[in-house]
Amino acid sequence: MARQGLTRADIIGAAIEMIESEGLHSFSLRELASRLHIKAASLYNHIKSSDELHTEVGYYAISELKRAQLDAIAGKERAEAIESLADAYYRFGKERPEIYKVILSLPMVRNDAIHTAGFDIVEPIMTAMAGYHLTREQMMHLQRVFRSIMHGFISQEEAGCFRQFPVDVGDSYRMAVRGFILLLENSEKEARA
Amino acid sequence: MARQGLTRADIIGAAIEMIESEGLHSFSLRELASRLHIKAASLYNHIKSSDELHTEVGYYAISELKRAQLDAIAGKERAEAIESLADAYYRFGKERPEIYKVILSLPMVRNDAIHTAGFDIVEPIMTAMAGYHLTREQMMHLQRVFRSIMHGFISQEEAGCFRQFPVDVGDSYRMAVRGFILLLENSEKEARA
DNA sequence: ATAATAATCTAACGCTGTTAGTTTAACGAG
DNA sequence: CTCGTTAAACTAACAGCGTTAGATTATTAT
Repeated sequence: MARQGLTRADIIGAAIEMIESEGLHSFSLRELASRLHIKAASLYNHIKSSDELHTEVGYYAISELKRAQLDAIAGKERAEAIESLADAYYRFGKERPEIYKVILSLPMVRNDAIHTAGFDIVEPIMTAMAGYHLTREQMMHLQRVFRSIMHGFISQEEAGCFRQFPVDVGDSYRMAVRGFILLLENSEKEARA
Repeated sequence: MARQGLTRADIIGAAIEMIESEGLHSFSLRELASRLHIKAASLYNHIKSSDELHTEVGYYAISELKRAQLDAIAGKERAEAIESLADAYYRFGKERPEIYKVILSLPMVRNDAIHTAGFDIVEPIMTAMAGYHLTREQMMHLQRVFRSIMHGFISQEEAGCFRQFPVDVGDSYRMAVRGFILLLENSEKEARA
């Protein structure tokens, strides 16, 4: 009936758009289908399940985050690189909260391809730390610390957990980044010893 | 029919038990009702909605976390207090992941009482930092940084985001806490200046 | 003993993801 | 230019979800 020849890419694209504008929580296959002027069951000609679509949106989200991070650290070193990387991460989380949530909800879905895509997030961090004289092992730990700080900050701010005190959230954020840089410098001293 | 006179507390207690053993994601009112040998509709004599029950479980979770934190810092000061507090937080997140998730999913539900309960989480952190010579404003920021690190670390480990490298997660955790203590010491110097 | 309260029930609504089976439009081959 | 294949779309249905309205019934208070 008035066949429009939708492709898998069309559907993933529409899902991304819909999640970004209406929110991840209110996303549903039926609503997606309705926007494409299709019945929900017809989606199954292009995707295997809701989970698979979710994963596909996740790939997109991770690639977007990686691109923003690589742009941020281009031509920068040490503290400047770290600050710029953190800012890019922070801005991504704040400006595209629904897409960011997709990344977070991703690893729940056990999937090796996702696991591999995780390296896309790690790589820019390792590059940004390259200017510090650290052992490979230190970098693996510090990469985790960086991600913890960034993710913890973004998700708690988004959840409204930072409204308890009247002090500026931006100031808190800069203090958190300063803490990580202090740790980097301190680790560098230890590596030299 | 064989009325058993269930109370609101019975239902909240059963929900906690069920979430803790079966997981938050697979929790449903119908399954809860079934375990209480009741029909789902009957739950509405004791609770107003699924959200309200969820909030009630959240109160329990926050009070449990607060208790663990206060126990942890009793009679301790400065770095020792912070490390002990962090350990308690970390252990809570690892040992009771489903209950911990309830706390995280809580602020989404706009509720002033929850907002107030949030202070229960902040208070032990402020107490633990009391031994450092910091301004009140510094403490408000640092409290946010602490929560970011802890929450970020716990939720990423739980989500499986830390499996990318073969280095010990416990070592990464200790490095993260060390970073926070470095920041505390550094902030103390600034406050004196 | 009677009246009020509240715990429980049944039945239903609209929402969700998903499957099976059917129609039909488009495309490629003879 | 028709015929056969492919696949995009359909309808109908199922089981699950939270939730509501209204009837029933056991306990409690008077």
